Amino acid sequence: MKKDKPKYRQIIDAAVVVIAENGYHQAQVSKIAKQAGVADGTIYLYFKNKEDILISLFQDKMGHFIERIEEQIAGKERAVEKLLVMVESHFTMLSQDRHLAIVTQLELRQSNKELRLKINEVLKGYLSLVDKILVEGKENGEFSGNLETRLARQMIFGTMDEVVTTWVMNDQKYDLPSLAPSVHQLLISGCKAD
Amino acid sequence: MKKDKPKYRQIIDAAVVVIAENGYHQAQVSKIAKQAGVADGTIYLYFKNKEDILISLFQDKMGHFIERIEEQIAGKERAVEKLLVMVESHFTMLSQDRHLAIVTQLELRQSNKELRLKINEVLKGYLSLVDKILVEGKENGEFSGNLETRLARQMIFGTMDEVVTTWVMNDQKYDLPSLAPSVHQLLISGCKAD
Amino acid sequence: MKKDKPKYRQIIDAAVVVIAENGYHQAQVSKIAKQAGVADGTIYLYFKNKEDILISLFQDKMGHFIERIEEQIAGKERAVEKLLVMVESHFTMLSQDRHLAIVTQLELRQSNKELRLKINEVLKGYLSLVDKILVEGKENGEFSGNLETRLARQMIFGTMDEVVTTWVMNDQKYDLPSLAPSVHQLLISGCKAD
Amino acid sequence: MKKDKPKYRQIIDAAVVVIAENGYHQAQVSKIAKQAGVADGTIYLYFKNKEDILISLFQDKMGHFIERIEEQIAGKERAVEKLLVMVESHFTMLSQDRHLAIVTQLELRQSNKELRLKINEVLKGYLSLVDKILVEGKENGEFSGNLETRLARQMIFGTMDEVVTTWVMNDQKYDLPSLAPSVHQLLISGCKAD
DNA sequence: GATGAATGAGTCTTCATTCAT
DNA sequence: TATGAATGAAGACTCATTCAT
Repeated sequence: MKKDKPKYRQIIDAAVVVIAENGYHQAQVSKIAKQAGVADGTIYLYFKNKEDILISLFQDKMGHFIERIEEQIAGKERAVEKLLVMVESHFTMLSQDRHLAIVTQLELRQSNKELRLKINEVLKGYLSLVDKILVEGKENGEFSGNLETRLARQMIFGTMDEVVTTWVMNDQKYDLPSLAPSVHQLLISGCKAD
Repeated sequence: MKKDKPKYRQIIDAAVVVIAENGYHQAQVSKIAKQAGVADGTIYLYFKNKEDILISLFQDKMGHFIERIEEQIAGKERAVEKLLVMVESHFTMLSQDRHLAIVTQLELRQSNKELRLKINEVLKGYLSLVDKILVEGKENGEFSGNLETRLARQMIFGTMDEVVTTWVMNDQKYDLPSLAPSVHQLLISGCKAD
Repeated sequence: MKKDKPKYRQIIDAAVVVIAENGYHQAQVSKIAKQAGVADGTIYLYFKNKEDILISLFQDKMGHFIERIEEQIAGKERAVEKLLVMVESHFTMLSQDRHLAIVTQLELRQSNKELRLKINEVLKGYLSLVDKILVEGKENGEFSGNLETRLARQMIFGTMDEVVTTWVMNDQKYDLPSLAPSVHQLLISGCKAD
Repeated sequence: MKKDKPKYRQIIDAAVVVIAENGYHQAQVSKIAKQAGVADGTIYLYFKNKEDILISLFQDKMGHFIERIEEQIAGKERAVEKLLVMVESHFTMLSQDRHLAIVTQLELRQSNKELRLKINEVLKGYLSLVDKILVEGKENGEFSGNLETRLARQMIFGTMDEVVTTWVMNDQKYDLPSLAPSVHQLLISGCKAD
């Protein structure tokens, strides 16, 4: 399996650094190769093309991201608590990897429609996690029975995304995780109300 | 004033169509010129360069957008009502101009950081409008006194943006304006609660 | 006759200024029109095309140049004296019109081969003047009978040209006419010797 | 070292041919690449940009030119002899490379001021060589002690340049090297006198 | 005669990808 | 496996000239 070989990860990690430091449009394959310490041609032994690097990067990082959140949530019983843990983890993980935050919030969005559709595929895993929490909350009475899951999920995801993007655009100069409780409060109010 | 000449608008409108139909990266100046019915060189009598077309496009359309929302809001007294009108207008206007929706939600986000910074400048006008409603709502007791304006604004903007983007990505195949009441409900619940 | 109308000269004089101040490749027709105080299209009522402006400029200025030298020479009897007057006039006239000096020594040489051939046509008048002096000098024994007129003329013209060009390239910061006697001395030594 | 690779010379030599045959303004990079038998992009592996090709061309050819003249001169003892060798070599080398003669005498002079300034830098090497011969000649009594080195150098260089340019403009249809003795005679007469 | 808005041809450079070694 | 030299397609912008008014 190619994904287990050390150069595979070397290249992915190099891509995150290069994109974060140079921007999406200045992240040439040759720069990524140099940062990874391999020849340009070597990239193509591990990835089909440049787009494949970016998708793999997103899958890899976001997969890990979701796994971690699922682990954290596992121990909690109530939907409200789970949502808090999710917001906290989301904010904490991104604030701990400044390069990744820049890449996911700003740079990767400059990619073309096709790539963004594939990124959305990856995000679906995250979105179903949110959906699962919402359904659970509705079932056990924490959230309003009338709550429209899809819209609520869009509110939750849209709000977190906007908060993180604003933070990145402000050069990450304030503490993101400490915003989690307030954001959580806003979100569950929306979900609880009729 | 160049902006008042008919060709100025012709070119802007042509740019919206070309970008929506071909995507940001396939929107060559020559295509825009052809769509506008003018020669390539004529573009440069009205715009400094390609980027200037895109910024002008955003300023023009978004300026109009904000003006319309301000007009609609003017007649309302309560913050809650104003928010409803805003969400309704936002959704209605974008669903009435499918090309513009594609351009603002998907294509223009592929622009480089510099252009996006200028786009953000334009958006600040919209964000202050939201802020004004929130402050008003807090003052007259409609919203919780503890509500953090900045976070609430990010929730409102992030939620609307996510809802519209999802709708565009689903090829605008359901009715967007009819989602306004539910979205509004979600948002004000968040704002009302303590 | 177009050449006698005031706008004809206005445009020529404007061209000298614009080329001297902006360089040959930055001397657009629209800039010349603006400097001349006429519309772009008006240029084409007086000149066939841009090249025609430049040729006319050279003919006009250089024609005047040669006429003046011929007048000055007329009063002199000896070839050696005539040569001195020529070098002095040449240097003096160019040092009195700094713009023209820049245009003839530096900028107009950037023109394409075709234009330069036409410029050479104009210069032939000057060269025959030199030839006439040389033949005269040989006939009356001032210069060596073996002197090859063509080469001597190339030495005279090449030397004067190089001296003026060096002066222009050094931003005209020393006094050019005062070099005339030494240059003259060098040239007649070459002509006198066997 | 890039300059030692065969493609570097291939491209330079191709540039000389293309410029000589098509003229400076019709010497597109793609034409040079085709003549060199490489892809357009390959040019940019060896040169920073188009201007860099032209500067390198001049440095390379003129560097070689000066070296050859220095070698030839080395064996001579008297300044007068050295000057003869210089004129002979200058004329001979250019008459042996008709393309190069066209490029240096006509085409490269159409370049913009910036490029010509860099060309002048290269020429300084040649000019100091002339100066060295002149100083030597003055010291050992071959030339007049009053000779102004700068003016004499301008005469020598200006005369040779004018003679060669006239020859090129006349389509190189007479024998240039055979003019060397006469030109040399003219020049040393100027230097010896007074 | 005079205007100036409109035209449209023409070119340097980048960079993802390949393939001989 | 790994290399890296070579490839070649693709697009924004300028400016001399025209022509309807």
